[in-house]
Amino acid sequence: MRLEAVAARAGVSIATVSRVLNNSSVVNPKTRARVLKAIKELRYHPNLHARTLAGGKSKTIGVIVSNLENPFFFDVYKAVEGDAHARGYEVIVANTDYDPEQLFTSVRLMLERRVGGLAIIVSEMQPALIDDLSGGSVPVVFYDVGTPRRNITNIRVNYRQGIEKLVEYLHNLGHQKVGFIGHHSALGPIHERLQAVKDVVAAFSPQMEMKSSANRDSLEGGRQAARSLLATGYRPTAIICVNDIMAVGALRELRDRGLRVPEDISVTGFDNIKISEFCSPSLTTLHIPRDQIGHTICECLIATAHQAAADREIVVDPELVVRDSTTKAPRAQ
Amino acid sequence: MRLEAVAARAGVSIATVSRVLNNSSVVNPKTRARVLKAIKELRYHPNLHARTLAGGKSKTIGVIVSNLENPFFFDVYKAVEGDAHARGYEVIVANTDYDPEQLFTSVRLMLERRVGGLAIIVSEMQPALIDDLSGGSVPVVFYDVGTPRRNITNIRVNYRQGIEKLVEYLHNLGHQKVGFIGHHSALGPIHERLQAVKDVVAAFSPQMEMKSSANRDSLEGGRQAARSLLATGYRPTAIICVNDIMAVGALRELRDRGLRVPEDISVTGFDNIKISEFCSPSLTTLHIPRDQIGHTICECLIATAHQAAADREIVVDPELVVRDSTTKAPRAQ
DNA sequence: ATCCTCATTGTAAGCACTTGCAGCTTCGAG
DNA sequence: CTCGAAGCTGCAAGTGCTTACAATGAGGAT
Repeated sequence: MRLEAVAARAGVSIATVSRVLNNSSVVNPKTRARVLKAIKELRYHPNLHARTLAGGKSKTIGVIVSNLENPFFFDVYKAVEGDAHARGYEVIVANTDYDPEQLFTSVRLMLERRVGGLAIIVSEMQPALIDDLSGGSVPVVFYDVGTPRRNITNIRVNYRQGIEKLVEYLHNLGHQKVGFIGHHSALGPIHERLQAVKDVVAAFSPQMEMKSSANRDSLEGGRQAARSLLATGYRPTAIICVNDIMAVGALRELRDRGLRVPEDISVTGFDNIKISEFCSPSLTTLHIPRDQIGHTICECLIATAHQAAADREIVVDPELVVRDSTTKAPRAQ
Repeated sequence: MRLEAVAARAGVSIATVSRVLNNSSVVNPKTRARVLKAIKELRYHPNLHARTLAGGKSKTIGVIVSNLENPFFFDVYKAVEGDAHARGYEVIVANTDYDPEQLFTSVRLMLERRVGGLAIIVSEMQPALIDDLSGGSVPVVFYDVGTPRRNITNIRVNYRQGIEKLVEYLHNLGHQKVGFIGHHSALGPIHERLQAVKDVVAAFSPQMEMKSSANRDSLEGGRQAARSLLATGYRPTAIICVNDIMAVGALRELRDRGLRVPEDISVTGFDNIKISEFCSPSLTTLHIPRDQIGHTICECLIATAHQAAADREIVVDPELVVRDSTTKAPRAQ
């Protein structure tokens, strides 16, 4: 009943008010001015729910991530948002905290909100979800889920390639015993990262030893993982971390144990988030272009909304960034 | 027309389907089962917009923050979300990036979404906004905005008290020349922090010298601020930073200049975010209880939605956390 | 003066649900 | 056997807005 109030005050019909609100069809400048004035005076705010219901369109896209607190996910989200805004779209985010249950809930919520597109950037992906969404009417972009489907685009990071660069780099520095720190996650990219590291290590340098440890994706988790890795008595000369956050946590544990990085032990991260440049020592890491990913997502979601759904796959290449946390393997071990 | 499809398939009226969806009034168990089955088979997702429009309720609260990337804001948001979910509410976040323009836009969007409550946790607060919102129908909680109003609750951090603890602590360590690193922000809490520091320094130890520098609220901003502070030739024995993020940035700049922290120069932060425990050296900082703030916000917003709006003020006390980034002032300067 | 055109504005039919009110059954009590 | 009370379910009136279609009015052309 509110549009009605504006209409009454401006002495026009609600249709006209709606027209100035939407800038659809032409309205006489004088009338428009009167309406605008009434809107201002009444502090009128159109009801978004009524609008999308009546209009049928949504102009908002949803982004679901595992952990917004991890700058990697945050950067992707921001990149999407930036692009979306530029195109007149809004974006809403949801966090799953790596909980598959929460992932389902978030997807349901997004669908109920009738988003025009949905980006799912999580490590705890459920195959069932993919099937579900594949049949739906909303264009979806997944990050690292495996295979594209009808209505679904997949963005894949070429871990193998990145990890090859990393392992080669470490090998050339003389590292023969490495550790891997990952985080819990049922399936998906993280798992893939570990597998890739194992494969590459095996393929590249058969005599390289490797052990791994996992924990929560957080600073604290990284510290714990480092602690349990070393608690086994294993003494690697380099530790490869699944991402920068955990690497920073690991750095802390090493420092507390009196181990110097990189003199006694080298550490590498993954993602190249901001903090990796600011921590001490700064981290050698693999850069993943979040901007590019964000742009791609937006492109797929908004373009796809208009055209036919393209079930394609887009590959992104990581790049090695060398900083202060790595150096030659120490002689005596 | 979708509810209709479910109704048809289950052989009932849409009213009945709606009832099982909402769990309102009693529905015959057998009927309910049939409806549920139809819903599942059809992969039906109720249209949130239609629901809130028809139902009139919203069950979602909005949170607007300056910079979600800063863990301080993020933690508050998470605390609100946790509480809200427990009460069956959803929450949507918006980021302003410290842009007043963006703040207005975000508020408008939240209002259009007809949130049941709104929490505004920003440093770039605009007085006009407060007046606007004060007249409205949505309960609002501000963080550090100044005075509570009708329909508006204000949460205030007792900066003065916290800063007194900090300055006294530094004074006892013999620091007589301090620096302050802040970030740009038109008004509000940050400004208040600087003013508080100035006042307290003046009141507490008149012979203490102080200079300040400001930049963006980010790691990089902290580094830049430290750089320009020192570029003037000023050589403080301690630097007080407006928050932990900037402090970590400053640490980096000091390290690059060959200054040892805390031997050559002490550094303090504010907020006590996670990274302050993990950076090197770990940060002495003032802890602000984000959990408590989040709970309070939720309490006000959801409770207020039912009762009359309470225009009260809630005060939160910071607490000094001493870590490794501070020590006695060096003798020779 | 008459008719046609185009710019503006109003009318009303949805959009996908919720919900008060009324109607239909079914039962147990009287 | 009759009647009222429950327990269920359907009807239909909103909810606030968009938009195709119709209506109105002012000019300009003829």
